[in-house]
Amino acid sequence: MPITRFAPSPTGFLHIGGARTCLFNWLYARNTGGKFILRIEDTDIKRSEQKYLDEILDSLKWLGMDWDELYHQAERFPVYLEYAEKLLKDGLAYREDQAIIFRVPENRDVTIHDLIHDKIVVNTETIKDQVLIKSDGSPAYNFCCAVDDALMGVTHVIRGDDHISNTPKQVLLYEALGFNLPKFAHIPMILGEDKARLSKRHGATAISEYRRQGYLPEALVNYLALLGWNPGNNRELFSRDHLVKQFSMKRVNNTAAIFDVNKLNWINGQYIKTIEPEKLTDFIEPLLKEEGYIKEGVDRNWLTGLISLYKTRLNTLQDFSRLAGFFFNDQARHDEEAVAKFLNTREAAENLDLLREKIKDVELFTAGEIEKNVRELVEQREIPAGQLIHPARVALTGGTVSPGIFEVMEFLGKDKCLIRMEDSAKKIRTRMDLKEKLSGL
RNA sequence: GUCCCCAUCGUCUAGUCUGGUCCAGGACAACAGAUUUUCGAUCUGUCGACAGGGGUUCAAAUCCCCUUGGGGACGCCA
Repeated sequence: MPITRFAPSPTGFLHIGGARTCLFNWLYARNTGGKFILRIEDTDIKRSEQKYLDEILDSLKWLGMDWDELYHQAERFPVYLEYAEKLLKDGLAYREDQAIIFRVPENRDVTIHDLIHDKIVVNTETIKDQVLIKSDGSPAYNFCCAVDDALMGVTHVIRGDDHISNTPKQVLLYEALGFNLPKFAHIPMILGEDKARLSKRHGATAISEYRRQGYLPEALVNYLALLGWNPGNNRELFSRDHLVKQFSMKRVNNTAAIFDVNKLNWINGQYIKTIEPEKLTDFIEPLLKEEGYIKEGVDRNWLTGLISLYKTRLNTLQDFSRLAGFFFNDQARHDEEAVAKFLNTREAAENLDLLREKIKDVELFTAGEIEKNVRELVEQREIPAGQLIHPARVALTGGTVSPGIFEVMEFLGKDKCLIRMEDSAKKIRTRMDLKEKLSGL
């Protein structure tokens, strides 16, 4: 039975790269009906912190990657010591100060058979003797990694490219301890836009940050899978189950990939489009409460309808409050450019007045009824529809971009529509008066 | 510096193992047009790549070598 593992160190948050490594391990195990182990590499007691461990576990759960077994290396120090002493006894290691150090054989080629890179040959002349147990009694990384992978029966070591140089060291330890070698798969790294290793300066790297920003776990998993893997056809969107079914190590490529938030946004948007309005409201309502846009007792049907109206325009859940925030405030926040373009003439003010008068008496305040009335007005007065609609959009929404204006009116409600249009008309006139006074001086 | 990995559109990639079906396909982004109510929505379209040089071969994105470029590792961190 294939056994894979992900071995995070609780010295930082789970980041994009770690999550992708974990994903490939998890996918491989689930695809083959194997076992997936989570091993916490907390041998550095000083730097390991509970908050990081909690965060890593939370992120993994959120992404939907479950594990079959969980180990903490901090609890296994006696095991490592036992194997170090065995090497000491066999004459393959020596003591220096308090440490136990592995003697690396001289001038020997170590060949790694990698599932992704094929053969990698490294001469032992380029490898220094390896510390197994440090002077303070704690085990060193390469040693506990090799011992644990062997003891836990890990059959496939799937990890980042950056570990390639560790692998010959571990292979040497496997041999010295008489363990059978696992298969290795060194997957390509994820880089930032500047092709440098992904780090904080490239923006968000923590998985929890993406969660906070309104990305869906399925979308993030989908995107991460596509970074280095593809199904061989042109399909790019898959459910987690489909991914598990399709995944194969043979289709993992060997070139580093640059993290492209644009594509992630697109994928996330695609997922949002497929979510049922009710479900989407479940996701967005708490965010709106958090951000203070709504309180308890909001009309759920109204909100669901509004969210449906915006569904195709969202890339992240947070986009909603950014795009539709003006529905919840008393007034829209007016964009300067939009005002300069559409709310800058007495004519615009007059048109707003006309519109307001017409709409005031619409009984059934629905998009259809409103449009009917506005069309009537357009015909009666022979005003181009745009000259009513554009100023209205800015007056009501604050900007020049929105869903259909009649839908916006319906969801905004008659009262707010009337107030905002009246208010905008007033402001226009005030500005025009001032302007004329100034030019008259 | 030493060792290792990698090299197809701006980005993710298909194609490379098993050379011809590839004057290189898809997606994101960008750009253009359409939608005469806008748009970061939608539809349609356009732009855009085999790093360079040598081989091998009837034939190379595909195989080999070199150069260049990028990345990674060289901790009693993991």
